[in-house]
Amino acid sequence: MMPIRIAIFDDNNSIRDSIAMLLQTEKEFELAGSFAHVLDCVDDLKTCKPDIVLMDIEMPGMNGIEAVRLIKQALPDIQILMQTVFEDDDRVFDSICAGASGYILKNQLNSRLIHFIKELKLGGSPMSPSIARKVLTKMQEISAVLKPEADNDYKLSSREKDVLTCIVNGLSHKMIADELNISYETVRSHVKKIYEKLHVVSISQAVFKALKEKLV
Amino acid sequence: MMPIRIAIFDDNNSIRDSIAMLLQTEKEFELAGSFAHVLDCVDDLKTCKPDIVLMDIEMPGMNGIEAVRLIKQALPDIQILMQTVFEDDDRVFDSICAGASGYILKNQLNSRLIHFIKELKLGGSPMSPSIARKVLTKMQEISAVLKPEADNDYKLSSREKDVLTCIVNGLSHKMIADELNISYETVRSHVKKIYEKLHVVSISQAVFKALKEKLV
DNA sequence: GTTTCAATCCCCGAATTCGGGGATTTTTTT
DNA sequence: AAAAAAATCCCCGAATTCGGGGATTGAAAC
Repeated sequence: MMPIRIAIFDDNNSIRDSIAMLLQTEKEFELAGSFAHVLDCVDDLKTCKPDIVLMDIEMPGMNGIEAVRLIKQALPDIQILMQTVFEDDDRVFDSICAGASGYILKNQLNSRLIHFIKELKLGGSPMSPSIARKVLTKMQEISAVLKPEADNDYKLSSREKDVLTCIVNGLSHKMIADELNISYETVRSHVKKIYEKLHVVSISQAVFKALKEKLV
Repeated sequence: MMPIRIAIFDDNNSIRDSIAMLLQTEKEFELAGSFAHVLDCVDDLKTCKPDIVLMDIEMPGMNGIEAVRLIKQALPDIQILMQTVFEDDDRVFDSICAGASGYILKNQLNSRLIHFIKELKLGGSPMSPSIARKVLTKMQEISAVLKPEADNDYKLSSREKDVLTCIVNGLSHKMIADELNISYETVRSHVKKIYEKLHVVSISQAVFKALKEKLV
C-alpha cells in the first residue's frame, strides 16, 4: 500500500518535531518535509510531493492562509489541513475559502491528529467541533442573505418604484423629474410617500433599505 | 446533572425503536418523544420540550427539511441533527440552510450516534466525513462567485471608512458627529474627501457604491 | 355612486447637504 | 529632519432635501 506522504509547515521547531514523531508511530505515514516558514512553500512542495499538508497560520514572512491559496493554485491535488490555535471567524473562513480541506485546533489534537489525517485522506473534512459549528452557522447566514428576501412587501406603487430606482442610482430629485418627465414637485410627493411606506427619513436610509431588501 | 432530552422523528418504527434503545444505554440521555411523522412537529415539541431532535428526511406528508425550518422558527433553541441515508448536495444544503446543526448518514451510525449527540450538545456540529467535505467545498464555491469584487481600492482612510459606514446606515452628518465624538465640521471634511475618492457627489451615490462594491 | 387610491402638481419654511475655500495637530513616511 | 497624509476644526453661500400642509384628475374598488 502506498504510504501517505505528509508535509508540515509550522514556525515552532518543537511542535514540528513532536508532530513528526507522532507521525512515525503510524507506519502508513511518511514525513515528506518539515518547514519553518512558507516563503518557498510551492517550490518546497513541488520537491517533496506530499499528499497532505499540515499548515499553521501564524508564521514569519507570509501567513499560512496566503500560503494555502498559493499551494492550491499551483498544486490543487494536495489536501491541506489547517492546524492552529486561532478560531476567530475571519481566519477560519479565509482558510476554507483559500482551499483548506480541514481545520483543527491545536489544543486537543495530539492523539486525534492521526485520525484526522486518515479522515482527510479518505475524502472527509476533519474539523474541531466548534469550527464545524461556525461553518454551518456561516452557511445559514449566507443562505439567509442570498436567498429569497420576498417576505417584505411595502406596497410601493409602480411609479414609486420608478422613483426609488432613480434615487438608488444616485439621481437628484431634479434629475428624476427630468428622467421620468414629471415635475419636481411630483417627484417630491412620490419620495414622501416612499419614505412613509419604507419607514425611513432620508435618501441614505432609502437606498440602504432598497438595496438590502432588493426592492429595486 | 440535567439529562439531555432527545426527540426522534422517523417514519420507520423499527429504526425509532432501535434508536430509543440505544439512547437508553446512556443514562444522561432521556427520550423526550418519538414520532412517525412531522405533521404536528411544532406542537409535539412544544409538549415534549427536547434539547435535541433527531430528524429523518423522507417522511409521509411533510419532509424533514421543511419540518426543520418550522421548528427553528418556532423553537430556535432546539438543536437538530439530521440523520438520513441521503447525501445528495441539495438535501444536505437545504437541511443546513433550514437550520440543522449537524448531518450524519444512517449507515455507519449506530455506535457513533451517542458520541455525535454529545458533540452537538457541547456546541459542535457533527457531520459524517463526506458531508463535511461537501460543506467545505460548497463554501469555497460560494466564496469564489461572491468574492471577485475586491479589485477596487479607493484608499479610504480608516476614519473615512467609519464615516462611510455611518452614512450607509442612514445617519445624518450631525448624528455621525455625535456617534464618532467629533465635530460636525470634521464629518463634513471626511465626507468631502470620501466623495472625492469615490467619485460621487451625493449621499445616495455614496451609499450605492459602498454597498455595491462592499466597501463597508 | 361614492369612496379609495395612484399620479400629478404647488407652496412654505426649516433642516441638511454640498462645494470651495482655509487652518492646526498628530502620525506616518521618506 | 522634512514631507506627506490623516484627522481634526471653522466659515460662507448655494443647492438640495425634508415635513407638512393642499389640490386636481382619472381609474379602480366598494
